[in-house]
Amino acid sequence: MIRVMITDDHLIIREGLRLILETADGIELVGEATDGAECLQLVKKLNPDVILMDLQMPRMDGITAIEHLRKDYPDIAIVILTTYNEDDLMIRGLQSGARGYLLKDSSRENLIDAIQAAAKGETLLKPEILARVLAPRPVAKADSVSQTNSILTERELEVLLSAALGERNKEIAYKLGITERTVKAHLASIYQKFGVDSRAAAVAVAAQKGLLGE
Amino acid sequence: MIRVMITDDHLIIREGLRLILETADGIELVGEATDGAECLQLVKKLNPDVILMDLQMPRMDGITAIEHLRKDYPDIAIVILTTYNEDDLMIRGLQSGARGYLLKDSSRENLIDAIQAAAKGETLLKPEILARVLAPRPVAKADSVSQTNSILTERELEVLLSAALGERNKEIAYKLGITERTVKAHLASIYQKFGVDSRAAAVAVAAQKGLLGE
DNA sequence: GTGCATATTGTCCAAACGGACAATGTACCT
DNA sequence: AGGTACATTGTCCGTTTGGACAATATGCAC
Repeated sequence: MIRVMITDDHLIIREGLRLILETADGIELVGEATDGAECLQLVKKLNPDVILMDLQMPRMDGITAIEHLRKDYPDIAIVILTTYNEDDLMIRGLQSGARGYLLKDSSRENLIDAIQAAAKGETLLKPEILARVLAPRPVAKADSVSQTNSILTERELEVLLSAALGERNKEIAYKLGITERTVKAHLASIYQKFGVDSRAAAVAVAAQKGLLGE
Repeated sequence: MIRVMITDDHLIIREGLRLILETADGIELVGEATDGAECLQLVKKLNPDVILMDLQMPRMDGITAIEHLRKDYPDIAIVILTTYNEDDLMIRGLQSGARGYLLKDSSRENLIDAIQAAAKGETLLKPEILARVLAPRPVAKADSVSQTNSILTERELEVLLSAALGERNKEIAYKLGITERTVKAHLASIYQKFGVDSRAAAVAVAAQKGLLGE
């Protein structure tokens, strides 16, 4: 039984989906949310396998919700609910970790197929969408927390170099003659400047920037 | 009844596929070819709905055959038969107009699913492939890596590359379709081979070895 | 058949990590 | 004097990680 949750701000859409899903074998509709924020609140309680996610919603949009979900609940498959003229948003959704997309005027059969594929960990793509994601995209830049000049201080660089050697915070602290707490502070600052949230990713960025000496 | 045609130069592959397809409901195996040129000759007579296409073949390779088929028989769905270390070729095949791909060691279920999806005009993609075609940069995991470059297995390399992106074990597990425990196993193996004991150090070693796309 | 490599998954647990709130002191510039 | 950047340290807490013991299955080589 695939546990499905709907997140869409349009009542009509929700009702339509409910009607279809309630008569489908192997699919159980466990709940609905009307925007991204509510979705995040409910997801823990409802424990869905698949979330059907609208993109344009009040309060918190779908892309943001997907990013949160991917981080906190990576096992949940997210299927984007979209329309024909939302292609760009949809691509961004897929890049954010969604496992599929569904046109809002999909046939009943397509709907079921997409949900079942998502639950299996697969993604069902229409040829035109496939062509689109394969096309050379202009896709700008990371809209995340990347500032213009993200240069590390000397101290931060020292910490990062040590971290790249696989040293624990405790070891780094001892070596630099400071406390572990301070090491953490420097790391946190590095993460922010690099737009990451783990030392492994920070080391990779440092390597890419040539900070680790080639 | 979905009319399926096989194009592959390996007898074993053809026989294996035949065995599976002949016992599948709704699928009819209408013929086989051993290379791209033969495929083009036979396709008119056999009139298949779906063609399973190998990429590396004598006389005429799969990519070329796909391009011809796209032009002359746009209604025929082409599913690429591929292996794990043919990713680059596979992407090119998709760009040439193939509607799906299949690992040669796919399970029976996956095989049937992919064929049925292709016949419906859809494409079934694994999350890791989706991530790949969505990747902002052309990933350079060359097929030479497996022999020349690394003592790591293909799988271990996949895990390591994901770890270098800052992904959690949970996320990596999701992306590769395995459990978190298995991700840990691969990481442990990587650590042992690299002589380290943390993912940050492993990423640094990987960077030094040039395993991360430069 | 017997190994060997590889891939997969399991549980338990201590240590490490990263975020959320912080505050304090120093040095430099305007 | 006020502002800014940097370095430093504190606690609390949930999450993540890696090690320690594993076992099973598959495919390949000999």
